[in-house]
Amino acid sequence: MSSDRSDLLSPPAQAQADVPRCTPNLPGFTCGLDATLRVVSGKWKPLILYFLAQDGPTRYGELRRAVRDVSDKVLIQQLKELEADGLIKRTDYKEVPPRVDYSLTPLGHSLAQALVPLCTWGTEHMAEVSRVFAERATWNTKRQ
Amino acid sequence: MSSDRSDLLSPPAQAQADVPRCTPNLPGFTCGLDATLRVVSGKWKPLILYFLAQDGPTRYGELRRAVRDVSDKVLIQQLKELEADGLIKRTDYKEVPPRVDYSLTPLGHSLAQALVPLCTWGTEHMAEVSRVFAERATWNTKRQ
DNA sequence: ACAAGTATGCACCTTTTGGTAAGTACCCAA
DNA sequence: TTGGGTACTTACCAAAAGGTGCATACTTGT
Repeated sequence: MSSDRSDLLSPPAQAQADVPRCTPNLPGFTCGLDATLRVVSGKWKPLILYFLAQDGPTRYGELRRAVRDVSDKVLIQQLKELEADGLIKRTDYKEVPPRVDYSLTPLGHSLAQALVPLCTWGTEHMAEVSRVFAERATWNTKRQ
Repeated sequence: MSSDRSDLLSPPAQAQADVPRCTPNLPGFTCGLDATLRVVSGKWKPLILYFLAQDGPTRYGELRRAVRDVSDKVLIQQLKELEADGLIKRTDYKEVPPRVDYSLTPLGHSLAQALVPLCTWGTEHMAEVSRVFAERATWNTKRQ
């Protein structure tokens, strides 16, 4: 009597080998992707990292204007977290109208590199994404 | 005089050319990265996409157990959004103990590919990330 | 003298997000 | 008959995240 349940568990399920396995290594993270997400989640963090990677050291005000729609409070907050996580470096020039700039650390730079494909994906599929969001919007206004 | 303020605006600032410019194309998105983020933000979405890319079509319950710590409500919710955004496909087998599975669409698959570097980054730098988080934790408990 | 720009800090509030616990309808195994 | 598994749904709540507006202290431009 078939106590063999191998047919109920996922059958070999020819995995698409085009994506490498992401296995857990350290306690506290389910996998590498999880670890990354802990560090980049924050509405503006990826944008900040990417901007710094493109433009090099940037003053606070310039960053503020580049990352559109962010508020001071949140921008500062995310910059502090990125700094605490070792991804960016804050340089205070101790000048008298304050002057500060932010730049990527090597770690931050490597992360920004990893963001490149996401950026590319978004650029390539922006039309699709845009369409879907438009539909959702009309939907919501109709139901509201 | 000197109404020329080109020295006050960011000077050529030799950009690190190792990261491609991410320029806005469509209204509503500041850039490609922004577009991507709209679609993958959600605590578990990248994990779901990556899991499906690794393991192929997966039943709800299996996914639930794979994405550790997610609640039913949120998992379902994120699956619905991913489906609405055209990244995954839900298949209902209409069987009587319900049977449903989720798989990536081509679009979802391409996005999962773009997540690979993030996953790799996390795996490679997990030690650093872990350290930083541990420090933050002791900090918080001390101050609490 | 006054407004504007510099990089923040803080109090307060709203929105968004996520979690808990219960329920559903049906089946199978003990 | 009880308990567990399937794939959800719903109502309610807590926490996290983000936004607004005001304040600072000093300078430069008008």
